[in-house]
Amino acid sequence: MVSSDMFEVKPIAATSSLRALAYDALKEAITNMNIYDQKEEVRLDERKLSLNLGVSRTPVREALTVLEQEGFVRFESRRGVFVIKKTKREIVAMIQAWSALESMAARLACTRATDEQLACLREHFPEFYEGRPSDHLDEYSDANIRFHQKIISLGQCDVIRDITSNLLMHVRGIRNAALRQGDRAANSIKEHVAIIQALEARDADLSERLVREHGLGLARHVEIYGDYLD
Amino acid sequence: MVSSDMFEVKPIAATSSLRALAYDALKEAITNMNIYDQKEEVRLDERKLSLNLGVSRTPVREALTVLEQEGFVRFESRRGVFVIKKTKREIVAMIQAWSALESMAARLACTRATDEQLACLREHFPEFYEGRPSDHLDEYSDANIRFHQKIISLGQCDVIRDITSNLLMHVRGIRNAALRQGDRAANSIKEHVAIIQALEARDADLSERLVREHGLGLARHVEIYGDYLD
DNA sequence: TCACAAACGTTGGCATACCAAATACCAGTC
DNA sequence: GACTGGTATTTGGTATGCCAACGTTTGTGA
Repeated sequence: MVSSDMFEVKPIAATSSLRALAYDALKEAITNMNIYDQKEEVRLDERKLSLNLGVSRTPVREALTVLEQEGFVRFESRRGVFVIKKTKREIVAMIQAWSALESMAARLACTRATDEQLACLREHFPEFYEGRPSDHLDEYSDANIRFHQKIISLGQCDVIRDITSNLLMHVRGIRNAALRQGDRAANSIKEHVAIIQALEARDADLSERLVREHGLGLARHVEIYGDYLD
Repeated sequence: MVSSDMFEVKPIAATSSLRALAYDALKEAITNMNIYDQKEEVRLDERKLSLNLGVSRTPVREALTVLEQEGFVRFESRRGVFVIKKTKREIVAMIQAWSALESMAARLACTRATDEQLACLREHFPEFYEGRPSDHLDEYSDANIRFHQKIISLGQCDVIRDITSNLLMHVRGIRNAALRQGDRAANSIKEHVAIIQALEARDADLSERLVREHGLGLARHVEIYGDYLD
């Protein structure tokens, strides 16, 4: 008889809960809309949401509760649920926290990552070394995000990965916008190259410093040019 | 006619929602019980909880949802809600993330904190300089926590404050236990003194490094001596 | 005695109903 | 016409009921 091991079946998707589905849908919608284009605050109507999603209010509310805890929405008692617009000050604070965590991840990566993993870092981002990034900024924006996520994953610290992943959701739009201001893209590439070199040399102090300064540079940039946020 | 401005009324207590009350009660109960003493997993029964708290299941579930997102409990579909016991690996990861954030806070404090605030740091923790801490470890444990929270607040970064505040809830017990192992208390004090001096000298690089190494030292300690966690 | 399955109770997931606070709307008064 | 007070409606907060999945117990046949 043929072994059933031949059958590679996924654990039936375990049809995730409606709450999880509602959460995904809402988070998607919130992060995709550009909140900072809207002049006035966006209010979410629980009943309309549950109607549109085709589920009852209960899972929608539970999803909104999670989103509140993550800082995406705000419950105002008896008034409604509002999508939060972060202030410039809050964005800067998030980037600073991000920098702290990513620089620690870089430090950890110096002792934890294998040579193959570090090499992979360079191989996966060839666009850093050729051509003018200002020509394909969209592509570069994505690669930029991936680069930072890769460093964080090399640190092999789940807590850092989880926290930064949430911070990224908030900051993604701003990060991309900043790339388009001034000469940041070209500058950014140089710094990335230096970071890769430091990691490959397994110089923990240098790697940490370069990652931190790269991040804090973005924070300063937002501090100066981010007035459109408020 | 007498102006109604004479009436100085406070804006009413605004009794928080049942959900918030349930959240507080549950978090209090979870952090106070010592999870790591229990041999087997602790299961929470929604119905019993709502009965004990005197409210319906709805606000209890919403509170539990938040606690799940914070990493305190785990929902198992159709099986129950369980209090999460962190593994040693996870505790170490949390301490590493903590170290990253607190060291960044120290760096920020060097430029942001006033002289008065820094002086306050030294004044508020006189116990660091006199007597043998091993004689009053409970007191010292509290002072220890306050010391680190104070540094973080001096960094004036709300995101760092919020994230670490949550991490602290998870790590508090471990941190206190570690103080009692070996000669860590005395050692810890020396490091605290060095940190205060670096902050007062407004040496950002040194402050960051000392805070980081202090934290990572705890992480290594748990790594080595924390086998009772698993 | 044991394997196994059918029945039952338990428990979380979800839907729905109700309530009270907040707001919008309207009538009456000066 | 502006303002006050009351009423209707909207909307989030909470309670409750139903259901399907899981665990346990009990019953049954070999």
